[in-house]
Amino acid sequence: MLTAEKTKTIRIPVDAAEDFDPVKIFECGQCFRWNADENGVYRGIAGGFPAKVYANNGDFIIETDADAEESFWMEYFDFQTDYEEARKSICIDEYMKRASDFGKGIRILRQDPWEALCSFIISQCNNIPRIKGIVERLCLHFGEEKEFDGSIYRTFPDASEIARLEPEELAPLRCGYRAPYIISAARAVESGELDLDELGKKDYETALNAIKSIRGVGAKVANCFILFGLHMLDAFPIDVWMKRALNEHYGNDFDPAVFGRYAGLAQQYMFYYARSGEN
DNA sequence: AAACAGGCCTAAA
DNA sequence: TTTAGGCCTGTT
Repeated sequence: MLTAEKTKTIRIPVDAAEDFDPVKIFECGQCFRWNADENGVYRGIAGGFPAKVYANNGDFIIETDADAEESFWMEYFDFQTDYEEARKSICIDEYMKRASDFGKGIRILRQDPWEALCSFIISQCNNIPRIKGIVERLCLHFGEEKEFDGSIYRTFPDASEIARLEPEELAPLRCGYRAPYIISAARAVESGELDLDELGKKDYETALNAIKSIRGVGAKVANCFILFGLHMLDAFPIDVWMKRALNEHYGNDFDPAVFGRYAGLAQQYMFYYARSGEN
């Protein structure tokens, strides 16, 4: 098997990537398909391209399928955004300085909109290990096989694939009452009733209202979709962890607008910080 | 054993 | 407009 001929290597020099920490990026709760092995090498798949991500002599290496353009991965890891500037803009107080210092290295991935929508529908009232399990079973049953580096990866199934199914056919996922939500979202996308790429070009309010029309998508899931799937960095999902943190530090009358256009990033730092138990 | 987990929906005030 | 209870499944 000539796997060597089918891979491409992208090097991210550490000095050009101060705000790039794979551990934080993949473990901060924004994505569900990257997993580290015992050596700290992350394996995952995005946009249908399998990849390995790991540190190497201070730099970072993205080893990926030969068909993947370097520009795809640069976009996926959001190298257009200046995270140093973004961090400065959200440090409105000592608490946010601590949180963003602790989370430095997080980047908001440019995930596929459908994958993000579907994943965060699954996330409701679930913990991360279970979310990951359900997503992996979804890909195992309905995704497409890709071979890379001597092992099989599976793509996240298209909405068109899921739209064909009945809720009972998702039984092997063991996702419970979320099954009909997944199907109805897939059908809305497949029918064209919901054009996720178009939504990304609209303003936040429009996107919010459109996505909340899907059964099973409330305020929290909608904001996760807008932040992680549409990459609108001002979207501010509030879950139970965020509720606690906000209450503790900003009281009841909190408005995410105080963080400006990078509010969503502020949210991610706060979330990551709160969950770490460091504060 | 019963409660709870990275919500949402519906019914009812 | 806010609140309570139910919902699949899994873990503590």
